[in-house]
Amino acid sequence: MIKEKFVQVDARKGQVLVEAGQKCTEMYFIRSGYLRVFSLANGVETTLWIGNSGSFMTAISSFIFETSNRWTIQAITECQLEVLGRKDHFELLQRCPKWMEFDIVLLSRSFAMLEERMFAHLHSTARERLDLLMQNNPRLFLDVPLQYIASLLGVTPETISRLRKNSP
Amino acid sequence: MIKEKFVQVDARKGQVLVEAGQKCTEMYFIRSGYLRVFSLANGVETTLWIGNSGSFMTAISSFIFETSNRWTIQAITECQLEVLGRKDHFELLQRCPKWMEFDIVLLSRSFAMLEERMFAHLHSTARERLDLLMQNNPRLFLDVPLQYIASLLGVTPETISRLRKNSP
DNA sequence: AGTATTTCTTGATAAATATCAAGTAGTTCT
DNA sequence: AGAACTACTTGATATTTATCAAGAAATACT
Repeated sequence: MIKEKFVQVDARKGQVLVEAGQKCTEMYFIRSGYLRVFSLANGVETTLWIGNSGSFMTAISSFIFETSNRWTIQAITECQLEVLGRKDHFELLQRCPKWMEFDIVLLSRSFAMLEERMFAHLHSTARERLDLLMQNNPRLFLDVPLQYIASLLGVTPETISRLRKNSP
Repeated sequence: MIKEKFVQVDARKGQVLVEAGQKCTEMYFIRSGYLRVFSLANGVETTLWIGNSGSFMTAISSFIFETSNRWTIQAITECQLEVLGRKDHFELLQRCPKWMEFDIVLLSRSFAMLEERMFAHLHSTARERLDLLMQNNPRLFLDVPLQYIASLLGVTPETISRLRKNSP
């Protein structure tokens, strides 16, 4: 029942799936490839998330509350996606207890992960955050441009470049 | 039905409600006062959240998944709280669709708020973050020690002190 | 009210990171 | 393969923020 609601879609490298300013009416499950979520701040694109296979991504506020959206969702590489529309999501929530349960687990886990990331920013240095990311997700550095990773870590590409060079 | 599950409890200033290392089995609704959530990092207490009246607070990961908990939850001031136990929460989720719906909204809203905060850390300066907080929550600066606010913003108390002085 | 304790401010200095600029390497496209 | 573009690195310098230390102010305690 859940599976039926998902539609398989491919995205080209660079393709924009959700435009900033519009409403986000879909959530994405990434079967393969990388998506990023970014927004313009002081004239610079700041990347908030990079997701790869196995992740769910959406602009949650817009998706749930139908508010207009500040985030752009873009494919960094070619992607195979499973797409779930907003209406189908809410239908599933009502009709399918398993989906409801899953949604709460997904939200809770996502929140806890983001909390950890926030916490890291409150007390650790750029170097520490970089080391941790390289350790947890070395593939990322091979697969996506450094500038996006820099942005994700809240530093400039130059800084990453230097930190990487003077690594212990 | 929902209301019956909440138990009214008072907390003294400084009282620890949830200890780091143990499981968090309760969620709190703050009727009055301030709670903070913090954890030790490199020998320093880093405050991740400060909540005041109208907020829900818990150590979500531990509360939902019964994992052991890294956060300490402490009353910064005297507090009037409404407490909901883990078992009651899950009972409500099953029996009371309204609570389920509310929980999803609460989680989504919390996630979106945290996303905004994370985003601010990725692109804005300490001064910008401070100005925003002073604008959105001026009461905070009157009610809780500066050191906690500093930690929340990811800077030292000295920096806040100086920024505040040289404000435009 | 007066002492003890905690919190806040200020100064001097150091460390981390950003910015700007230029060059090198890598990729994409035809 | 070669041109055009994008991504990465390095250097010089500036800015931001942290650290350490000491004193001032505020608050709590009896």
